[in-house]
Amino acid sequence: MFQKVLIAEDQNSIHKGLENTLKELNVSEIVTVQYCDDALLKIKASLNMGSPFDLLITDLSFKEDHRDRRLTSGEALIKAIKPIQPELNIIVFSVEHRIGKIKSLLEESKVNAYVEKGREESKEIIKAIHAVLNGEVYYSHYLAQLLRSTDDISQTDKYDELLLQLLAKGLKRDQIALYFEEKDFPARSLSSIEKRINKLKVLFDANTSEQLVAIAIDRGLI
Amino acid sequence: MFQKVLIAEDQNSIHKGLENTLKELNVSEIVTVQYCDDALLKIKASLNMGSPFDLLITDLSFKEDHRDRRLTSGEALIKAIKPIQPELNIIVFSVEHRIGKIKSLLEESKVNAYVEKGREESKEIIKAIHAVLNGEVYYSHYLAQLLRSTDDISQTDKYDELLLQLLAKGLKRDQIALYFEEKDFPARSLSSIEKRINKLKVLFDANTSEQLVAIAIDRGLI
DNA sequence: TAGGCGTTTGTGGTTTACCGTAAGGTTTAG
DNA sequence: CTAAACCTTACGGTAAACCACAAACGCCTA
Repeated sequence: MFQKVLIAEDQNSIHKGLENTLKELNVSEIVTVQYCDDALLKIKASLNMGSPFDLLITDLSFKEDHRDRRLTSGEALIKAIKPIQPELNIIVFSVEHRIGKIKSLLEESKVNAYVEKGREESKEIIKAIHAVLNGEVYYSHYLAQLLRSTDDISQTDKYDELLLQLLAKGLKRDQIALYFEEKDFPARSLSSIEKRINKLKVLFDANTSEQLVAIAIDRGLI
Repeated sequence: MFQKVLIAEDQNSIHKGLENTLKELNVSEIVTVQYCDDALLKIKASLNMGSPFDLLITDLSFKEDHRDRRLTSGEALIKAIKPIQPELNIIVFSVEHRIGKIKSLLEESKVNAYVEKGREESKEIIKAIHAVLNGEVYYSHYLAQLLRSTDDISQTDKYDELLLQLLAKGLKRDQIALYFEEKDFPARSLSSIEKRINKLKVLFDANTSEQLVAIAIDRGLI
């Protein structure tokens, strides 16, 4: 079993629950922090002292408050950790259900497990820990299903994503064309932009571009 | 102190935390459910048996799963309880940060307290419980501030909210006009709709209606 | 009752978005 | 190498959105 586990999570009701769960699994040292910056400090310190953590369980979203923060999200934390302790096992524990976010997290950041907060979260965490111990990648059945079902939609590639972002940022069609021209992208003409937007509207079954943006946000593509 | 408390919350890591907190406050009977429907059943049963709950702590959002549900949210649960046990004390415990939602909850449903999930949630819950015991309404300092600060923005009234929702749902300007006409709303002409949208764009500093929808979603107005 | 004020509505003109079509270019398969 | 298929772009007509102005209406006050 893991010896030294760090929990980064700002909801303190969850701390006790997670700590209990980990204690039952015979984890000897559990450290809990409420801020990403603190998590990074703890990881650095432990590494310097020669007793590094072997598992991080982290939330993705951390609430703002009075404190200034350098790292404002679990994603930023994970990226900051990689160059320092790349072999650290990471379990993401979040309510995030937007497939786009989760997918890029699993693909880009190579986290070891994703557990969605919900009714079975305690059991899921235990399953995830055991899977990670065995060197496997774990995500819940529900999520696995969802990831598969959106394979087709993720044709929605980087260009489309950018396009939707620019729309949501208030650029008009011709401004987007200019932007694409500056960046030397393919399909940078006004006509192409229009065609792309049209394709997206069909794909997402949107009547108007306003609805398209709404759907994109809802699905977490932006 | 309250004798019999019901917790409706689907995240089971939070159960233990809340239960610990309540035990420390000498609550003798704590019942926990993961579904709104179960909460309603428990409340009815306790009432029939002559030992009603005197406090409900409930989340607002409950995840979907395989089970069929009649009540799908904390709001629905609260509304369902009112005719049955109107004097029941209710503390809402949620991550919901959208002011509109919280405001209407506090005003319409007359809940006794609103505690936002976050770093200080355990302390906040305790404060809320004591306040409710004293017959006071409680919501966190942070929230109180927010409610005040959005008094001006909440000119963005029901109409504007609906307007934004319809935009996000993919209705065109003239379709919105028709909709408003059916519902016999004031300012239902196409011209007025346009003027309203324009006002909203100025208010939210949006260049396009796409951005307007994005901002509205981001701020939780929709 | 008349006048002032604000809101709602109508109108016309300009801009932007929408949509089909076709020309030019590139990749792919035979 | 050629033809087909595809992508990109340009163009033109129609629809929708945008914008400014003015008329109509309701409400309040003098």
